[in-house]
Amino acid sequence: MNIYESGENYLEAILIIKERQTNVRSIDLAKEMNFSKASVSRAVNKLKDDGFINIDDSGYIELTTKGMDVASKIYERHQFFTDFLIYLGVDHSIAAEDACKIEHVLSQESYKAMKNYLTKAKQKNIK
Amino acid sequence: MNIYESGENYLEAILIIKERQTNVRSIDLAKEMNFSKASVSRAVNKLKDDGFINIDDSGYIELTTKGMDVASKIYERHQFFTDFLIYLGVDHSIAAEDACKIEHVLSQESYKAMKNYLTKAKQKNIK
DNA sequence: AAAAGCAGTTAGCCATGTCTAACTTTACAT
DNA sequence: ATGTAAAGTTAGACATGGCTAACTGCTTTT
Repeated sequence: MNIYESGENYLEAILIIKERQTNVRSIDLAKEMNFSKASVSRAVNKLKDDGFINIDDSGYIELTTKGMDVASKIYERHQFFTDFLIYLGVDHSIAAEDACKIEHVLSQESYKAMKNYLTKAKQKNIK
Repeated sequence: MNIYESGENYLEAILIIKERQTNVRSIDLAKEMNFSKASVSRAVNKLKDDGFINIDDSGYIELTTKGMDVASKIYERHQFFTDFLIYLGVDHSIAAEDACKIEHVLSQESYKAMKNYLTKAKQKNIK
């Protein structure tokens, strides 16, 4: 029932693929994430059993409300941590990689504090 | 041969225990980390086989140069990330918890950028 | 000296999450 | 209609890294 880092990554990838194409299939996830079809098949079926996604007769994957909550949370964090690190001078591609690593584990408190800080810091620099 | 998050945590814990007592045994690690003796026994033997620690006849654990490199790197990161989050307004205990999570995964580039930034930010606030 | 306790090890279990190989199913092209 | 390709599944393997139970061996207590 619980969602782990791996599951969060699948849900985030579904969201990302959905932004650039109409339908998301398991094979799209396999290509996006560089995993085997077998691994994706298992993971996707688990996400379905746990109520994070639905899969229609054509094999198209849709996020449920529950799945969307997780996916959008992780995606927002990903974007923010990337921005944050770039602001501190980290190279874009490294920032994105590091964001992937911390987006799952950092507490809500730290996330909020960083967000709050970055907003203010950017304002100060404008002045 | 590779060191993973788990191994890094053991090495860090050895360093931490060493700061408050003369000798470090497996049982001390088990208590510090809240793991079973069996888990620690296995992990410690693996760290020995991989050259990160030595264990003497009394069962006392010593970090090798290689082990100390890892332990001190992780410990420094732990301290820094904790400080960083506290500076942004995160509660001490949450900052320390989050530091534990990111100390293993964040790139050297981001670590340096954050360090550099924090130093400057603190200077500015003093002025 | 016997009993009890502490430290450490071994064996076997579990969960997560990847993989390859082999299979099925579906769809499309000739 | 048959052959091929693409998508998905199943089975079985592996690595990491926890766990308990049961054992050994050493030390301490009575």
